[in-house]
Amino acid sequence: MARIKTLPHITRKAAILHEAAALFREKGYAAASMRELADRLGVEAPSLYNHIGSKAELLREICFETGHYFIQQTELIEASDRSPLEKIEAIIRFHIRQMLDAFNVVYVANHDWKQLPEPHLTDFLAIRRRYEKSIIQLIEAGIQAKQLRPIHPQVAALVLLSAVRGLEFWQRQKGKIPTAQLENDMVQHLLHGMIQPH
Amino acid sequence: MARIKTLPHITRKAAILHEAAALFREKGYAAASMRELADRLGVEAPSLYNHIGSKAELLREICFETGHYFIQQTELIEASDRSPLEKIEAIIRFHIRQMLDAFNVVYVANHDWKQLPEPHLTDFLAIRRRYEKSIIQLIEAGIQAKQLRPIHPQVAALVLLSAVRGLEFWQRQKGKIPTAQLENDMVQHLLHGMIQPH
DNA sequence: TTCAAAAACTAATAAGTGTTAGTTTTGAGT
DNA sequence: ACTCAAAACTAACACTTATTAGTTTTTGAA
Repeated sequence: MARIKTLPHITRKAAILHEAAALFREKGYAAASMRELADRLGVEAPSLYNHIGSKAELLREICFETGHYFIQQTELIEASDRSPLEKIEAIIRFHIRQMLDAFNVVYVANHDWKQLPEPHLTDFLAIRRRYEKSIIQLIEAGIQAKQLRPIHPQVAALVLLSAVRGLEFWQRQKGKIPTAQLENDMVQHLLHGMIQPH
Repeated sequence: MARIKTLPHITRKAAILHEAAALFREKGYAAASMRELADRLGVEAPSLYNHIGSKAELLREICFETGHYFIQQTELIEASDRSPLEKIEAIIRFHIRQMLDAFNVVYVANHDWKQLPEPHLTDFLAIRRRYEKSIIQLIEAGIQAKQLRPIHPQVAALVLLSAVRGLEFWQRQKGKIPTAQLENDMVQHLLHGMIQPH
């Protein structure tokens, strides 16, 4: 009868969430079972329910914790005293670092949000759209300020967000290129593609 | 006792595959059930097995048909008489058109390949890597020919492929921007980001 | 109209799902 | 060492899953 191991000041629920993110990332939410999650924590499946409400709750917390953090950081950057281009760069760099540092949760949020039960699905999509919209507006401001070429803001935002999200495929070659260089290369590629030459 | 409707010269298996791609795209492979698939075809679930071998077979055919087509077209472009940069552009344009025209199957292949049972998972990953590698080599050739800035080829390939793949989010606003313009905007953004200015 | 093949049906199975109820064990603070 | 809440356990339930077997219906050609 082994307990779920945690460090001090880390609740068992947090430990479950942590392992759930890893499992969901590996197998996908729908294909992952509570029994396997319990196994990896060294425990029987029903024991989990002393700490969590449901499987869906795990997904919900993963998605919304991630979503809210992205919104929060983006708003911080938006409110800062920088040019549109600098703000876009800051958001891209934040996003890249999240992809690398909080890989599991970001991956699950990006991949399995479709499995959220209503009304959370609608709520999550609202967060997503808000995030996208804030980037589109920054791009529009950049065009207005003649920092950016007159590109289509929605297309550019799609390129930025998708390219960064693609770092989910980077994991397997993590370490081959220093993180800082990876970040710089991506930022250069993405920004150079929109910058107004002078 | 309604039959699965097909046009002449379209087998019932093809009709099932077509609907399966749509269903898997909407719900995800693991979360989609054979009963629901049958429902959408106006038939009971066991009837499907007169035409297909298993649920896994559906996923397998979707993934590999898509994968092989991408490999084939890429090889055609590679073998053509063009500069590295022109080849990269051609591949990007092909990829964009596939994302828009064969949305369901490409989406499923991109999303649910993890659910492939071995040995097909390994085979599929091999196809994927081959595709990525051919793009990386084109980028390297482009740098050598001084058409491209001396960027990191793997990072650039990641940016290209991920950005294009991100068109899976474009579906909801399909039609708002003409396809040709969308394609041009994306190509410009992605290529301008790597081109050597002169 | 008959006949065979194609394609549907119903019934059932075995395995796996998330989850609840009730009980026992564990471990930290007195 | 004792106590009690926290956290584990076992057993079970109600469903859903993909799939098989066996049977009936449909369809198109002779």
